[in-house]
Amino acid sequence: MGTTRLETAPEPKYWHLKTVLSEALESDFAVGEVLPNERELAARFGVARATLRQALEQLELEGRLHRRRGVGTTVAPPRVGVDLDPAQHGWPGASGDAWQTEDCEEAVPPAAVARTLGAEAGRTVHIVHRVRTAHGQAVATELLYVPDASVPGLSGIGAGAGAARGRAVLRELNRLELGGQERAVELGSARAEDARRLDRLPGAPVLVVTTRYLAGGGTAAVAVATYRADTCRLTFGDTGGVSLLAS
Amino acid sequence: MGTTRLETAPEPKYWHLKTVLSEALESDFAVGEVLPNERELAARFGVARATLRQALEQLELEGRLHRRRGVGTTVAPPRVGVDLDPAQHGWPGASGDAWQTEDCEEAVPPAAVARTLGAEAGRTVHIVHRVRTAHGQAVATELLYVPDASVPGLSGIGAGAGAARGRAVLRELNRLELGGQERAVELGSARAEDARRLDRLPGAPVLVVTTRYLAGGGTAAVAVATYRADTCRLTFGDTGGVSLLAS
DNA sequence: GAGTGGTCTAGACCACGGT
DNA sequence: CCGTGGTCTAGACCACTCT
Repeated sequence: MGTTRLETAPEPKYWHLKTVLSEALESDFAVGEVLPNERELAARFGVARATLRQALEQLELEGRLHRRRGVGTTVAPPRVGVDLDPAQHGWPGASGDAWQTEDCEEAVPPAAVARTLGAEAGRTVHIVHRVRTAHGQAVATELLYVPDASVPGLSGIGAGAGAARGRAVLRELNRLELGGQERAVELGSARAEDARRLDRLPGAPVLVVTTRYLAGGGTAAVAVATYRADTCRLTFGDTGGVSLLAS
Repeated sequence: MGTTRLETAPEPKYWHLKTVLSEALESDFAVGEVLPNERELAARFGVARATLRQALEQLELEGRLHRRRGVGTTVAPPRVGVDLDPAQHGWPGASGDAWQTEDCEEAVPPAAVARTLGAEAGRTVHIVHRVRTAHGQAVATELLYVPDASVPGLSGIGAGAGAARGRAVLRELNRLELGGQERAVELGSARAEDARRLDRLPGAPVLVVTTRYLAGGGTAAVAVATYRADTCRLTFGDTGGVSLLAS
């Protein structure tokens, strides 16, 4: 039959809600302002709380809202841009990078990392834990996997752990000549420990940046950095000589 | 009181479920294999369907599962790596890039884009629609915003729309000398139209790549590309001369 | 039409932050 | 302690795909 279906698509309630809320956020709320609680909002829009939450979740995913248990829902500030090239393609831990070394352990890396390192499975590596802060807030955690072979000078110092040990590993690593790096960005969900450090709940959406550091024809180290997806925009200062400050 | 709380944290059911399912996926299922349906899985684990779905959602977010309405839930293949520098820092539409021009219109850009372009609000620009495919599947859509000033040669041809028009805009744009580019990656949710093109539901998680093309001291064009977050890993071939094929 | 995942409801209880 | 968001339940109905 020739029945033309125009706009048959029934828009889900939560989708429509999200749009309405989104517009309200722009016109009626200031950054940092607290929204009415979920039960009241749901009642006001005549939907179940679960439906309202679906809309709020989307807005939080987009970095528009900030929800904290026991506190409430607030309007989020614009995402902060964090540059992935703060050290100009240098080694991690080069002077002036944005990371703070927190800990170091020796352990067996995950299979995927071991594969990238080209190391035998089951072999331990140095794992340096670092945290990156911006505007006084933790925005990323990182695990840097360094095989013994990449830090030969460390063997004389003996085993150990802690931040001091981590800095020693980075120092040794910086002695190598960096042959280049490869990077990948993908979506992930925060592991329990990362979530804790980033002040988020486990499973929170994060941008996972995997960096492979090359030296001497092989992979000298692998970094897996976990950025808060709700508050971060990853930027790549790729200007080819043109100043970022122009315009 | 000196009561030490060891492991007091009650792990949410969906989080535990996710872990269990994740391990099952690795050991008992092959890529492409269909899982039991949600009602059966929920019954098997003794949880409500909503709780099970929370676990499945996480796994889908991580690219481990693929869910399609009317079909079922399957084990997803590993994410495909899509390089963000296929054209070696060239203009969009340079020969050999991975994009297919689909359409072109003249319209007022969103406020955020207009600001980046440094154009007056309310002024129309050319908007070229493109799609990127990899392994026979659409992985990204793009809107390329090009002010009239960046394609002076176009004015003689007259207005128009469609793919041919889009290619003409790109051709003119390629005449300019590229002064550099800036990029940012952030998490977003698919607009209805993008979702349709990417064969996803509206609101699906996407990686939004914003590129600013610089020329003549200003912004010549802005591209907003939307990549499927579930199936894509964005890679940056940043090897500093070392071949990617080594090792 | 049968079977799938997607949406929605109306409740309940829990964990956490501030008072 | 109260109020917040986070988890969970047991249902219902809808939209879609495939046969």
